[in-house]
Amino acid sequence: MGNDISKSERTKQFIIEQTAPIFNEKGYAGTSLTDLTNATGLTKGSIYGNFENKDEVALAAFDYNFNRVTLFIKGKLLATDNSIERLLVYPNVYRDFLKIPFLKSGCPILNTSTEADDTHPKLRERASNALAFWKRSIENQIQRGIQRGEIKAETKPTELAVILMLLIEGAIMQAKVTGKSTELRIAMNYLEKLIIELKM
Amino acid sequence: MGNDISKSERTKQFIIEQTAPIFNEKGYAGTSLTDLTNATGLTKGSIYGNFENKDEVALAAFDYNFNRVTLFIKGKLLATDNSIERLLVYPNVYRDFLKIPFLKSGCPILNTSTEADDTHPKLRERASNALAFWKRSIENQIQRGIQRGEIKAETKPTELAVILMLLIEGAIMQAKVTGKSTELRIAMNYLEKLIIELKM
DNA sequence: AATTTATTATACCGAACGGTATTTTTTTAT
DNA sequence: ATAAAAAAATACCGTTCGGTATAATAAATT
Repeated sequence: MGNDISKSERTKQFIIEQTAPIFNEKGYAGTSLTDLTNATGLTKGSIYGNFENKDEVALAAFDYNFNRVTLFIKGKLLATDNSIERLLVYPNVYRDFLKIPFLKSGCPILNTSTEADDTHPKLRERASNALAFWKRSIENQIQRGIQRGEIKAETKPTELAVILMLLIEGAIMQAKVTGKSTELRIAMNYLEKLIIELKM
Repeated sequence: MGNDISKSERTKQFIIEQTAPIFNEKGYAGTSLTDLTNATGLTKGSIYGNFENKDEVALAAFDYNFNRVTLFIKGKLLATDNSIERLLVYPNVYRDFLKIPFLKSGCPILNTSTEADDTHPKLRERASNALAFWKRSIENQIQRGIQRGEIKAETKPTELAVILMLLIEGAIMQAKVTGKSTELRIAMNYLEKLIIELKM
């Protein structure tokens, strides 16, 4: 067959897609190889023919999960046409995160962070890098907004980026564990207010 | 021996004290019975003589961990003499949470929430209740502050309580996973500013 | 179409898992 | 001091864990 992409690459991708949600839901320690074989319909032999060990599957799954959120946000960002609107994408998206299929089981960064911080250095670093990437991206958005004269010049990009991220992560945590979205709504309303006040 | 408290009660307490930090660090799924026997120096038989199963130890450990944080905060709160100072206890305590021994491995509510939300109903509920308890406690503090004329009357107790909690939880998560306290400092400075602005 | 190569399934490994019946030891009460 | 009761240690249960040779199958190359 004239397929540019090899069979193994395809199954590798298939394994990642099928198992990524499970890792996000059950965590690294909570996900077993049996979970992986059940989710894929493949056998252990097949999985270990494509990945060196459980670690590698987990790392690939994290990358996949994070990338998925990133792409989703990026799509929403492209549909805006000024800096304030762009920042408002965050509260707007996360206000309804429970309704977004791949976010139902929570933010991959948050889930991975709290599990891996003391136990799994490699996963810990992925989560840490993901946070740094997200932060830099928001800082850049704000800086561009200031340059374009859409955001008040005295705004501190780093401070705002940090507050925005922490509010979102904290709110997701709380919404997931309580099963109620009261706090999530309060937090996203507050964040919205905060962003609108940045307008020149 | 004229000990009012039975032997079993003492060992039960001993088991909880010795294993609670491990559950907080490694999580429920990540903590094995061998971890428990190593930490206590006791055997499985002894542990199962005092607890029905691993679940019960984990639940008791969570209660212990949460209670410890609560008592610590309560101590700090009693050393203040007005509502603003009392609220400032939170940013002041959590600014240096990495230096507080039993908080080094993170906030028990946060750790338990993210692990248990999709996997362990009983633990999930404990974490959920702990959050509700904390929130109500802060709301009450603010309400009392308003009544005493120390806090602006237009302050919304629930909103502020939620924002305060989310900022703290988010900041702990980030500090733990990155190993740096930059974001923690930014968040606690912001929270401090927020609280001081409540002053009449 | 035949042969080489890559991929998947089978069957199994030792170790660790949570949990328990039974024996031994230690407390407690008499 | 002794007997009864309680607690802890021992030795073991079946199951699941992550991981791996090896055999079977499917895919790609000639």
